[in-house]
Amino acid sequence: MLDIKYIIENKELVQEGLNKKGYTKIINLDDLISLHSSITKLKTSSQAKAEEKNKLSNSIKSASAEERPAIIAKSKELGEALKQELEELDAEQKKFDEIMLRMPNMPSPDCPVGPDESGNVVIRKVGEIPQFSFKPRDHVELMELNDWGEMERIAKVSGSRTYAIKNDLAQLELAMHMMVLDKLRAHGFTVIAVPSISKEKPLYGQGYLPFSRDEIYYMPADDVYLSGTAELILNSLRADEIINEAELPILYAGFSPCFRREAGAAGKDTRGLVRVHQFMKTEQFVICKNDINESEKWHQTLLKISEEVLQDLELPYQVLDICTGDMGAPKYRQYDLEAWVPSQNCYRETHSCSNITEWQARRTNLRYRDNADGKVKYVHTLNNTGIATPRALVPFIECHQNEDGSVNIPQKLRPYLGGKTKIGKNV
RNA sequence: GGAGAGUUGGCAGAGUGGUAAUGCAGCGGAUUGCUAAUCCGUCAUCCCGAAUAGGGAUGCACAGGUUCGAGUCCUGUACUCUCCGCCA
Repeated sequence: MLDIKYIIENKELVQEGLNKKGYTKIINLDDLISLHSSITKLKTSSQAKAEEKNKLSNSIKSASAEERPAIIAKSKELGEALKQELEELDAEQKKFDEIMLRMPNMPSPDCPVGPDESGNVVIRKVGEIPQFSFKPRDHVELMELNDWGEMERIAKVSGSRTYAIKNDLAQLELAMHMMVLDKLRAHGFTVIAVPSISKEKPLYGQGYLPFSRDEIYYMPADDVYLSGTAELILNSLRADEIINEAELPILYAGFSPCFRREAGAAGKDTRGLVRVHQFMKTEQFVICKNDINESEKWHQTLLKISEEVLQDLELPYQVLDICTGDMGAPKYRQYDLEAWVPSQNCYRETHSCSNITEWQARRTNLRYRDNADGKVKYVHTLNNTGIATPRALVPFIECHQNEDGSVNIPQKLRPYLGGKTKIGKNV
């Protein structure tokens, strides 16, 4: 959410931001601003009525018995008029709120400008793309060869886009999370395991609603949703609080099962572990002061941590600076990390690192008291993947495979796999 | 699932239907000076206003209702705690 005063005072800048993000058909600034001015007028006039009514009410106590009936009648009359005006105000306010909930964050002036993913910019590529002296297998073949999965059987039980993994691969998945959680803890993060069940409100707080209802599992019997990321839960964990500045920054390493309907991805990545309905994610989430230099610093730190994760996993990757048209509504700036997938001969997303500035905090009403001036301000929030599995297993087992189908385990991961240097049926 | 108790500001904590006490912390200011203390103001959102002048509206978990007037009375909902039952 944006500040309406900011929008009014910086109309041209905001319009430019809308253009860059591709929201010109969704948001009409003139409508929004005229709604706001009509709301302001209604507020002014209804408040004058409320003031008069309060004065009348307060005068009753000291009025004589003869005076009272007239005052009460007058007050009742005013009350009716006030009620009507408040209903009018409420209707206008609802229209206004609906538009404001769809108002995207403004992109950073440093963001590449582009209409869609074609406008994303590769910032750097790290690591050597593996060259195989044999014909490498794709991850599904490796799973079959090593007895690591039950992909066909589980589809009959749980439906398409689900996965069941076995033996070393199942433990490898958990090992990755353990490794990343340890790393985040060493960076000062609070490890927190959170539910995957969410009420509706946090979805608005995160900014997933009202944009993408189709993507979310909904359980009508209990009126709850399944979370697609721990970011959803962590973003609302402190909602409506006024945090003491001394507590900031708050660093969460959230772990949770995640659920996504993948409604918009029909036909994409239907084979294997890349795009499944349920997965596990360790998430980095930061709440910091309302200072763009500080949140940009944290954005870089989060990016660096996830690069370290891929380096520890010894995976070649590239860093993308996501362009204005490909960023989601909540984002001010976004970097994606993509790891190399040999079978697809391209990089595939493993991490998504975003600075949301105060856009989410305005929705969750999450503030802190700034010690410098004693003022209450909205915090900045940031999020990044720590590791998401089984997606990350795909580049991992494909890049580290040997000719016999076994998979090498990088040094940093071995402590989490009982010291194994290699996994597979033939090991 | 059943019964009961509760939810007031950043925190703590009063509040017989008639203007939300008080303490602590934070912020601003004043005063006295030995590692601090005291006093005053401020300390949630919004509106009028050029205003950092001064007014005003709203805010006691949320949503309604009764009333001239609701933190207080009534109804519903959420959450927390205690006990019982059932289950993993």
